[in-house]
Amino acid sequence: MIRITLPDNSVREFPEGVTSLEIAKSISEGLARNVLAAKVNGEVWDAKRQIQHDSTVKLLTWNDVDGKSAFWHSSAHLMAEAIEQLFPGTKFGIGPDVENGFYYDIDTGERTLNEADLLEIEKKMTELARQSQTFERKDISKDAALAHFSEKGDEYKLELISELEDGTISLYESGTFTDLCRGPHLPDTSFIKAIKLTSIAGAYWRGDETRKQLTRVYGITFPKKAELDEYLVMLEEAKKRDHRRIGKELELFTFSQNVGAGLPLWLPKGADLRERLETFLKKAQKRAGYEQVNTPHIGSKKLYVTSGHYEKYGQDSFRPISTPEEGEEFLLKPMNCPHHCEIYKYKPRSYKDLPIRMAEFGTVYRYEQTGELHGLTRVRSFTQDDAHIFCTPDQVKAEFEGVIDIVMYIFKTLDFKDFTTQISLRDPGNKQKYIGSEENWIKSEQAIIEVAKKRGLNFQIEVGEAAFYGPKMDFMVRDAIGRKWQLGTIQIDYNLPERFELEYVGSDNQKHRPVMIHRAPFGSMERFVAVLIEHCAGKFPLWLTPDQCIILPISDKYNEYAKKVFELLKNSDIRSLIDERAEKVGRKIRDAELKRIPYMLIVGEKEEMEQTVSVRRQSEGDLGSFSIADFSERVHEEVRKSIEEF
RNA sequence: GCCGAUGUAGCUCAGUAGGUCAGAGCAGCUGAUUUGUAAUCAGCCGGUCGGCGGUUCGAAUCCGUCCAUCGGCUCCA
Repeated sequence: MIRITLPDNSVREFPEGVTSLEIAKSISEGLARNVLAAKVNGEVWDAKRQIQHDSTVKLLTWNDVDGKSAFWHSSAHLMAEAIEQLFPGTKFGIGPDVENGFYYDIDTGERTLNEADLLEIEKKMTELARQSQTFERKDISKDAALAHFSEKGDEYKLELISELEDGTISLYESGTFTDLCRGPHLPDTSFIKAIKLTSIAGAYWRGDETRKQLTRVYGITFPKKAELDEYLVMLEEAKKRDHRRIGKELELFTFSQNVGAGLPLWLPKGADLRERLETFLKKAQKRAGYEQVNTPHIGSKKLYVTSGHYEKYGQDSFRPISTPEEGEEFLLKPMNCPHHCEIYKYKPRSYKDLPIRMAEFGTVYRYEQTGELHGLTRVRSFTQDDAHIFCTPDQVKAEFEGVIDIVMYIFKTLDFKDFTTQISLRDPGNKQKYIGSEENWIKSEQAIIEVAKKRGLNFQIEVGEAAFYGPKMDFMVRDAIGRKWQLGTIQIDYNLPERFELEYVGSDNQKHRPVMIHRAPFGSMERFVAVLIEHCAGKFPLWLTPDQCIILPISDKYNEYAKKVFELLKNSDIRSLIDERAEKVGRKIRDAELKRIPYMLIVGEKEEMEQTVSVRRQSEGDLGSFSIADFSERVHEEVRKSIEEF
């Protein structure tokens, strides 16, 4: 007998070779029907794998992340089996589970898949799922595995196997399909009740652009049909938050093919919103000791040769522009830092001047690949809320922390709770990608990690994601459909000061090199506004929204009174509109609701008599009658509450 | 840049075995209505059916190409 410890710390005895499924059965039949896999001593196993020694076991169901993972991973196998049957000769790459479902990268040779094929595959999968095919694990030697897949002619699997260490390799067999796989899998395919193949895309083998592009088929499956329906409804709902859609509805921004792809045009209301965000940040930065500067949209190519950006990105950028007579070359500036370095250099600096915090809402231009352009989140012209801090080496940590304060202040004010912090370090195996000395890299990477720990940030480290000149800390937020976008960024840079030969005179009367911190708490105004729109579904906080209230006269008899209300609100700095159309008030309310205007002020005979307004809050409803002074106070109070001083 | 898809009025969309197929709703304009918490009624205006080529007696519809957009991949200073 072996001793099995369950999550509630109870211990039960079972015969050697017991399976998690059998353990589940001993608890309840219902549980046994829902067990997808099990965590045995911290490792996820098949529910039918035999346990030989004393272990701790946690049974995994659809409610566990690992349970879903096994479910979707098995679904990927099921899809592969269906594809192999429908399209014999298909070669298989990798087929993992992902956050929302799974995919399989396949090579269909000459034949390409289209959406009609997806339906066929779905049908086949459903058929195979109903056969309750089991997933049989087979542990074989590396040579045997190589032999199996070379017989099949599957070069992708062979490549994967050849990179594995010698020893046992596990294969899983379900129906007619056998895959190289670590597992674990569902007890059988009958668990998979609802199947939806969502999209088809090209994906480079092993993520390498220089290698063959395979066909990636994405799908998602569920144990119940109702859950699939629910998921599809949720996707529809998420689409309603899409900033591209809301931006159009609320007339915030647009694009024009005549201007060019990826070049956003900010409409009056969008520009208004954006300006308010800028003012908000400028105020905080002023308190934090930043000074605003302004620099041109172009700069001599030499500037970027000096900075190293030209060598790194010159070929992938907009081509240089040049003066007609001399042919002197200029670049549309892809970043602001070289300009700021020149501002630093315009006079000698003393250690007493440092840190210098130089801020600019600088518009930059980058050639983004056509396939990458995406609404306001990925554009070719955007405005960074940029600043560069020039400081002494021993000021780096404090300055870095000061920037974190600003980022946290912004996130708190705008109610961004769900963000992740990512620390990007260089790839030690690929050092030629980076510039700068070994010593400085080590120093700055350590500094970032130390500060992150000190601030208690819940961060994750990404190796190889650093900028070419230094490591960075990024703040990521998800959009409506779950994609992660980088917003704020803080980067330590020992390199540009070197290249631009920046100096300051120390207390020792010797020349020293400052350190630069690049930072942008919003990241870019475009991307930030995009994510903000999706975050609040267009219902901006009162302090930020372009129009705070709209006055709705019951009929045009009350337009005069509406104008009076409008003037009074204007005098107390409240942004309002009047809807003077000859429409019924129900119609005016509907339109104002759709425009997400926070307050609707209905005025008619009663209000004019009493010199009041009838207040309706967007998406909440009628709040009753207010004097204009009381309403103004309410608005100001709400603004005060939602935006604290930095 | 690569893979797959889409592109019809300002917006949302209908219309393709090629032939009164250029349509609807909303928006806009005009008029009527004078309205009490999510759509008043009527009339009118509006499109070289993404651009350019081709096939055909005839193309929104078929083919080619380019552009843009959407979902991914790669990239992201």
